[in-house]
Amino acid sequence: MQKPDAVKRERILRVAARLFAHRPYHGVTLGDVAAGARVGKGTLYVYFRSKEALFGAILDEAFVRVVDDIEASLIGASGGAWERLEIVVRGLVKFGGAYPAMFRLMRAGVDVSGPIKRRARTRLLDLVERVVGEGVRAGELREQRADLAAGCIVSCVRGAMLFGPEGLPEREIVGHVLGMLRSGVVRGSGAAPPRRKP
Amino acid sequence: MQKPDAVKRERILRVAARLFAHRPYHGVTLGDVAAGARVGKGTLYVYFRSKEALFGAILDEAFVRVVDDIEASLIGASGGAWERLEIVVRGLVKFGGAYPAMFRLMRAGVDVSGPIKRRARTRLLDLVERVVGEGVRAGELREQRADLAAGCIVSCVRGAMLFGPEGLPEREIVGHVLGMLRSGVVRGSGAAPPRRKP
Amino acid sequence: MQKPDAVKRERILRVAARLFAHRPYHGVTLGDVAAGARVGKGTLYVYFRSKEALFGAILDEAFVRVVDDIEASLIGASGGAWERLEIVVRGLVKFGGAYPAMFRLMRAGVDVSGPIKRRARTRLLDLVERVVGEGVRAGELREQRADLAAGCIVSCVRGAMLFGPEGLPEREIVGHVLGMLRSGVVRGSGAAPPRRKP
Amino acid sequence: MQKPDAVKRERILRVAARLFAHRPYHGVTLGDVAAGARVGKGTLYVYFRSKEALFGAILDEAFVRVVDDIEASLIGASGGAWERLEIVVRGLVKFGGAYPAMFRLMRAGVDVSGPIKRRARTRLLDLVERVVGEGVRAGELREQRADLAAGCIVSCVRGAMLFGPEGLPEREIVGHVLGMLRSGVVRGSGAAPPRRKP
DNA sequence: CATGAATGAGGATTCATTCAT
DNA sequence: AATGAATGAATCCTCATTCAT
Repeated sequence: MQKPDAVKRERILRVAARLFAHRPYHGVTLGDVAAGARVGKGTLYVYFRSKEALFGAILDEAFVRVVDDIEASLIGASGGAWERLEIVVRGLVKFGGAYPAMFRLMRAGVDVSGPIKRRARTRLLDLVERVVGEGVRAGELREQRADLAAGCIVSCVRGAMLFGPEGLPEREIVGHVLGMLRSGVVRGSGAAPPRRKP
Repeated sequence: MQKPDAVKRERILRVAARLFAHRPYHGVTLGDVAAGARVGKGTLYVYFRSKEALFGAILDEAFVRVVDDIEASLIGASGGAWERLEIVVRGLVKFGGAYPAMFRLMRAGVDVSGPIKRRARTRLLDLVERVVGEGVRAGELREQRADLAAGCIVSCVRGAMLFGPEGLPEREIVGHVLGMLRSGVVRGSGAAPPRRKP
Repeated sequence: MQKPDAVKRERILRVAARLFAHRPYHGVTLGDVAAGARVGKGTLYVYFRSKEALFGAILDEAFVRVVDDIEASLIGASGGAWERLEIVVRGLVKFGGAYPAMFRLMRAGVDVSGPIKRRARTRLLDLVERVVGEGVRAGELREQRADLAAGCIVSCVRGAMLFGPEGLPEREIVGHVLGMLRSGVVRGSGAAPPRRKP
Repeated sequence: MQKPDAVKRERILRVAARLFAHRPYHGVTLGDVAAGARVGKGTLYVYFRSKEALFGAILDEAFVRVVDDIEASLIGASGGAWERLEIVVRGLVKFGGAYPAMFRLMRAGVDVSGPIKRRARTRLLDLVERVVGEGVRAGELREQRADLAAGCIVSCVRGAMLFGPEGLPEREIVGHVLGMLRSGVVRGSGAAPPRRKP
């Protein structure tokens, strides 16, 4: 008797993630997934309750990875709020590069029942919000709504990677986003707007 | 007054836009659209070649509206680059508020065959890129990659509106995004970052 | 534009009834039904909400027919309770012969959600129970539980038709069941048959 | 004590019988049976060649039991034909009460390939037919077609138990069926119960 | 023997599209 | 032009059966 094969589960997950990354939810058939993972269609149901559950698992695992990765990097970092934000952005970009699926999967569609996606997305947004919030409380960042800022920051990276020119090296994306971000949120930075409402 | 045909076409578009805004492409059936617009299913094919064409038309018309609206506002504006950027952001937020469908429809998925969406999206990104670029060339904005910046800015607004807390007044969103944006991109603004830019 | 075609609906119903009569619920595929009725599979869904609804409709219509038929015969009948019972049995047998499907469909399986079948079956059982009950109240029949008797009588006819030797003429079945019903099987017990056994 | 194998086989049969009694053939999965019997799905195939074979075994064993039980009771009984019929009816009712599955399993559907069921059912019908036939030959019962009568009698009991009011005590069912059987339903017809409970 | 992971044929159902009216 | 009945391809999912362990 065989035991549930973690390797096989992983293979299914990987194949499915790649497919979902390039086609919308309903554009991916379980036949595609099964064929891609070289398993029978029925086998998918041994590891996932339904197509939706499979999709949810992909999102969940991906988000868990980003969040875990970023949090691990944060542990070793100095306490500087800006430095921590840099780590966050770098983590997001690195992840977007390694798993191009990610940011596409994050589309705001209501593809699958809300809870699944909200939960997955929330995990990441919470992390960013926390980092921003701590920076604010520490007096290093100027920002009144950490929640709004979190959405902006993640979206910003997402926008740069999805809509920016293809093939841009990650370093450049990181640099650009940080550039925009830095002088925006660091206290004491903003000069008076040049000619604001004369 | 318009010809009855145009009215019906408009009704179909409006209903379909509302539906596509709340459900993913494949979650909307032409039956839903027909019922919502109080026309027969066959009638849809009098006005649109296919479901995909209908979806494309929605995107196109919506983007045409934002772009037209923003460009109209820009015409009367003073030449200041920042002021022009303010107009752009305000236009985006106002539009996102008036047509919540919009930003959802912009999901990065490859819901429908690429060209349609790229074309539609491009129109908006081009506008923003142009405004940023002009500002840079005029020496008022600091920004090396106007294309990247355009993606960031639009995404930023989108992120704030889609993922931020619900029911936030538009003014606050505008203020927040502009706040982040201003001191970031306006020349001469950035104070020395805590430990950066030695 | 075509209107819902009553003839087509009838054809589907007839074909499906024949199939369900010879194979159990799950042994009949909608593909079979569609092919048999020479319509597309999708067409079935124009006329019936689901397979289960189709099955329910068959039962309902069949029961409506028996019950209507029997009730019509009862109207013209003299008031004699036994005569009325004869009419009932004759109606049941005639129906079983004309629609062999009927008694098979009545299998007590829980094939489809109870309500549908119970409702359909109830209509017939109620009729029989009513006739028996009236006879008892009129003092012509002896029977304490009209409800039990109704189940017995219908089952009896069913048993005779389904399990008895094939090809037996209806007249003989009617005669036999009525014989048992009227005066039982014990010799010397029965009252003189009202107008039978000359 | 039996060998462990026999115990397991018995457990499977018992569980399966209960399931088949409440759901139609295709509504019972081997997964259900395996889970209910606390064995692996593969184990079922050690004891039964297929699902159909399992179903057939249930029917066979059940029928063997009724028939054996009734025949055992008949052995000790006096030779009176009516008394023997009473024993048959009592046996049927008792069995229907103890194994509610039975009468449900006897659905006339062609659930599984005919031979299996016909064989099983035949065993019971033959017994009843034999008893009736002997009574007729002995001049105690009046009945021209013992085969038809057998179907009627078994069906009658089945109908009373399946369609009659729930929870009716067995004694009442027996009494009712015997009442109808003995002297029919027409008032004044029936002789006093021959020798009922002297 | 026992097991349960693996399989793929098969089935109900949906829906974009066509077409007769 | 307008309609909605008709269609069948396509999809998710179930489940009896097999087989490696």
